[in-house]
Amino acid sequence: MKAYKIPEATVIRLSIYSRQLSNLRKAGVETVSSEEIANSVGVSSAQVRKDLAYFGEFGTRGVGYRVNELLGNLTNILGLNKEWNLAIIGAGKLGSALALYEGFRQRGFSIRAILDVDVKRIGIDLAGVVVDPLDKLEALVQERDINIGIITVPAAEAQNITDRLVAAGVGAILNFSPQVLRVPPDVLLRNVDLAVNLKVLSFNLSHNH
Amino acid sequence: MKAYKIPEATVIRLSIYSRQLSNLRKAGVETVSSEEIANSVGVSSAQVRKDLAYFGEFGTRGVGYRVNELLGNLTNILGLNKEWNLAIIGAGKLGSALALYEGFRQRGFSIRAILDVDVKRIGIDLAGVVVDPLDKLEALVQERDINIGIITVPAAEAQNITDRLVAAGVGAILNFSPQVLRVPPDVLLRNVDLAVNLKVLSFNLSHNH
DNA sequence: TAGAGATAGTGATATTTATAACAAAGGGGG
DNA sequence: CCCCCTTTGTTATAAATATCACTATCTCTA
Repeated sequence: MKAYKIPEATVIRLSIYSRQLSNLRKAGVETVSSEEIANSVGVSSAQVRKDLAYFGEFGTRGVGYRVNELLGNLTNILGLNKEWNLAIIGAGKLGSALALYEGFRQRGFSIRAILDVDVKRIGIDLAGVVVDPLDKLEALVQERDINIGIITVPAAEAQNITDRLVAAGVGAILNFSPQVLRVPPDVLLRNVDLAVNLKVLSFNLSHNH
Repeated sequence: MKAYKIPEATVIRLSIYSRQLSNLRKAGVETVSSEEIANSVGVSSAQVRKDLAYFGEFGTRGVGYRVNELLGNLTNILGLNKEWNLAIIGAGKLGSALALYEGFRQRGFSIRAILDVDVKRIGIDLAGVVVDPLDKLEALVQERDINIGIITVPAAEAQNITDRLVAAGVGAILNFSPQVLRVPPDVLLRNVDLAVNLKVLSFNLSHNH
């Protein structure tokens, strides 16, 4: 089922196109050109067409793309037709913020479990999900069919939690801790290092200004 | 002061090297090879040397790099020797989480202002910074010499806030809203779309598994 | 002090990714 | 029903980025 080799940059852009198309649909727009999509996200129209071309032909020459249809195709391509079950490990400030973030639910991501070691946090209700003790990690991953683990624990614990998530069978991990994590090759990993983003801005402010 | 053209991927990796070196220094390690750095962050040693080579020669052949010295150089390269003043716009869950995030302060990023429209949030103290009303944005940017604005407001307001930040004189914006923002060419912009990260995982889970 | 072993720095090469340009094809008007 | 206009899909080209292989040079030991 491997779709040859798709550049990661392409996948990221497809995600953004899908977000924009979703907005266009809400606005009642029926047809859109690659040029218009391109302008709305700040890339070239050739880039848009090239990205789509990896997966097939979705438009009509001389006309453009039907918003609804293209959005449907992108939804399938991105795997957003399925429902993904998430567990958040770490119910601190960041974990709680993510648990309450609307943007996840809206796009088929269902937060099914939130875990923490701190007894003061266990039992708290976050958008309908009750914080469970960390001990129950393995049991909950299995019971609630968790596909993706989100790590928002301190760096020192991140690898240990990762190992437990992997052993329990999650297929992917989204890591918010500032820690390089090791996972087996069949487990997907993405890192969101909040400080790295600021460092990159710092670099560019220092050099281009 | 432009340092020719440095790939963004290089800058991101340098940020990560600096984090690892910081850990090594804490652990009392004095010398490290490109191979060891590479292994610890999951890239090739040639990549590490190439990234550093953009900026000069920092090592000793046959020996490696002195941890403390290389970290100092990376700190300068990344502009982390200066203190950057941040303003967070939007004191909701995400904004609050970022305001309380230790990782920023530790690396020379100083949160100097937090703003919100919601009267219920104004006056709250977040790690020593009191939430101010949004009206005061322009005044605070100037008074507190804000360099970087962090946007954690709903998508619908994000462009408006951006325009105000730019007009008030910030040099860079870190955008957490799921909204493509327009900025003048001399203002730096980085986007952190939390949902996009999950979408990329969704894509890869769907296609490579 | 010479030689062995290790590791940085670098130029050449390969690969990946983006850009540009154009041919193919659909729709609407006359 | 045909031709013109538009916009896609695609091929060719260019640019950016990463990998590889090699040379230079340092330290340590005998």
